[in-house]
Amino acid sequence: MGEKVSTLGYALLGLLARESLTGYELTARMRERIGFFWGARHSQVYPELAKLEQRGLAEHRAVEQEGRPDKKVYSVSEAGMDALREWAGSPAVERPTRDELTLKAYSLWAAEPERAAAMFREQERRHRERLAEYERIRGWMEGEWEEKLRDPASPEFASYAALRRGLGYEREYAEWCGWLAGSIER
Amino acid sequence: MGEKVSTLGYALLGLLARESLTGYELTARMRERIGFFWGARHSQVYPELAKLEQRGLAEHRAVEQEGRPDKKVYSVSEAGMDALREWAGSPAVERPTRDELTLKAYSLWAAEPERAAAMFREQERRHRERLAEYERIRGWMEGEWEEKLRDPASPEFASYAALRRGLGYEREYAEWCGWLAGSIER
DNA sequence: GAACTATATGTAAATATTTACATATCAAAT
DNA sequence: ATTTGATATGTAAATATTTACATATAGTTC
Repeated sequence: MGEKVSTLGYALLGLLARESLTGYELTARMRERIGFFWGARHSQVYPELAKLEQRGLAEHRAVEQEGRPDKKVYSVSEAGMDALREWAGSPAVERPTRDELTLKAYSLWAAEPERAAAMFREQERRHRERLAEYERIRGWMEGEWEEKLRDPASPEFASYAALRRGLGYEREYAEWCGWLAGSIER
Repeated sequence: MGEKVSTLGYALLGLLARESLTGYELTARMRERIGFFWGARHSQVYPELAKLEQRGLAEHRAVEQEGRPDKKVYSVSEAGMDALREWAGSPAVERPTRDELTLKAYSLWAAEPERAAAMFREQERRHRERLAEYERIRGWMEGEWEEKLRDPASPEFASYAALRRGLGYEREYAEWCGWLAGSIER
């Protein structure tokens, strides 16, 4: 019972605190909503949901469906909300950032320049693509949620805050890729 | 034999390709040199070195010491250099970025505002601290390596490129923390 | 008609990572 | 004198994560 909840557990609670979802939907939402700063496959989500329920932090009700498999809709319990509140306000454990591309950059001198340049250009393209998508979402949020974004205690502001992190991250990443590719090409 | 080398394996090869090191030193170098984009404990490093050696990508020679335990100095083999070269030039596998702090931001609305603001201020301080350290190293590199940095095929340029990524990452992260803390405090 | 995609939930096996256990010496600080 | 930190190398156990296996229905595309 005293077992610690994993970060993935809090990620799921955070999504469930906004809307009740099935494991299948959670897997998709995770990719869509918090994909750039957390991710998990369904094979990790289902067991984690079972654990949360065992600890009384989440609960589910079975929903029968026709033409489709039956589903289990999960929601956060009061104890789950308390745990989320506590976790959200306590300092984050420092874990090493793992970024394979920067690791490749560190061994750039060993690689063929043409291939390396092409690789960083391709990565730049991907990050600019995501950046553009995030900018689009930002525009939508700032228009649609104008009022709500003034309240830092609203879920909408929290979504906006997370998006701004993604925005800055992708912008910086794309610029670095571009600078590096350019340096190799020259 | 055909077993795939892990990303950690390439991280170690990348460090060993620059200088021969013991497992102990590798663990420390990883923290010092590539700490912001990869990390591992010694308990992961020693078995990984054994694997690299088994596959013929690295080799070691035993060095006897007085007053201190004997050590094993590892270096990259020719096959290891080939593997590193190939890996460094091939596209990085997309893995989800995992960032617990941004995850907390997404559930900010559930937390106590005062605690949350303090937490993000503290994180801002940490990132600014690292940023200052990286700026210091940048200054040193640009002074000391002026010539070498003009050659993108030099190990020095690769180190500089990785550092610039850390610089941008920390700057962006600190700014975001500051913006968020400010928004909550207001 | 067959392949593919979406919905829906699981388990099994393999890898990767962290935390804890284990041992040994020397130097420096308290 | 004793504790702490640095050097040095490992193993064991617990967690976390990815990849593969497993099943079932309906609609869409080729």
